[in-house]
Amino acid sequence: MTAEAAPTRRTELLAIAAQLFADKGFKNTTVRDIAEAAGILSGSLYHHFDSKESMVDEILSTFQEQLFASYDAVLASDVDARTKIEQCVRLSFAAIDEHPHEVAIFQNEAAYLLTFDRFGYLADRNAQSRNLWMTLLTEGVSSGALRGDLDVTLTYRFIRDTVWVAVRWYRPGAGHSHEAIADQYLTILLDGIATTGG
Amino acid sequence: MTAEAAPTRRTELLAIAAQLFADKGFKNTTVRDIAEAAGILSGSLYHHFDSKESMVDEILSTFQEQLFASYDAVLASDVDARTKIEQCVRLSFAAIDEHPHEVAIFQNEAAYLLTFDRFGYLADRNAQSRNLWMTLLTEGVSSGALRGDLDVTLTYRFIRDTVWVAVRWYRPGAGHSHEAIADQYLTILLDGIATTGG
DNA sequence: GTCTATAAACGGATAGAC
DNA sequence: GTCTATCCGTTTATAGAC
Repeated sequence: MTAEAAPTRRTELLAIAAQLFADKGFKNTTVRDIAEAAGILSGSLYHHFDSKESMVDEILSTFQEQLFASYDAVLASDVDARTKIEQCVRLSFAAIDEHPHEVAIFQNEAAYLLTFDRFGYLADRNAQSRNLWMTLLTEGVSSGALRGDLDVTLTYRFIRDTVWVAVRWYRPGAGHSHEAIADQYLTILLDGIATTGG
Repeated sequence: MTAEAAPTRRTELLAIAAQLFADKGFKNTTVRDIAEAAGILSGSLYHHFDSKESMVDEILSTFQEQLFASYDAVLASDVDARTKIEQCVRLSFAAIDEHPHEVAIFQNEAAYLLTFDRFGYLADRNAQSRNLWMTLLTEGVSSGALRGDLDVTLTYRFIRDTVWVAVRWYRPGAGHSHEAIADQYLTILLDGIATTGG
């Protein structure tokens, strides 16, 4: 019904490339693979894109823009730190559900892509994400919602890793919903797996 | 003092390759990269190894053999499930400390390598690891050490992912020791990050 | 927007000299 | 154990026809 109802050829090709990059890796995917999956020849791809690199660039930058816009919305809302933490975790699992290929590419290829100047913005996004979580966790400790003896930096890494690494096994539509998985993860993260009575 | 005091050329070359595979990825590392880092030419590598594939094969299979031997020792010991879980977590962080390159290669390349027949043993090791954790977690729930409402499968993935993904940021000798990190992770995993009083 | 044809570079691997 | 020299398949990318 909106402008997205008719995806452009460019968008279609990017979706095809994203799936291949996610499944086989950026370096393991050839432009011929992408072209074949799209039903055209490799030379034709260059009518749409400068290079294979610019394809993954557009995939990642578009996704990151959307993702961080939704984080910003949570940050700007008027709820306490613990609620914001919960919302950011749920939002991340929703992103894995909606954009599994983009998340996988970022998880698997960011370290390699960062060695190129043009992907410097990925480092900026990492810093932005770090700031977000460190702020929320520090607030949570100050307000007494989180334990005072937490190592905030380590906890940040713990949350970041556990959330995003789920893209390795989560498959939309199979098993638990992303909401159910977020519930379970939040329960473990906030309350632990041990019985309190010992 | 033992046989390991004088590393063979073969072992040296594997260590150099492991670092490159871990840092840049298997596919992104050329045999010329490995040779250059070793101070020789690429052709000379083939005096020691059949192929680039057989290099990563030897790196991974050697490491996995050691790792699973130490898991077996924990399993065979006469302590309760919770203690075994703690020991397996500590043991894993120790492995990251001692063999960061090998762990990184397994984490980053296993999915790709598994598409080749010769790396089928990696799937066997994955199954072995899964069995180990599922057994310990089920025992923990039965004995009342772990919460009865746990989703054991999800908890297994949660533990596996959080432990091994640390290889992405942990650097031996910098910041916390691997023992300190294991302590923190176990505290979060077992007791959560929230204050119990609310 | 796609195809044909091909350039140009890269990368794994080999044979034989030293 | 390493080097020289090189083969050959693969891959990214380009130019111009349709």
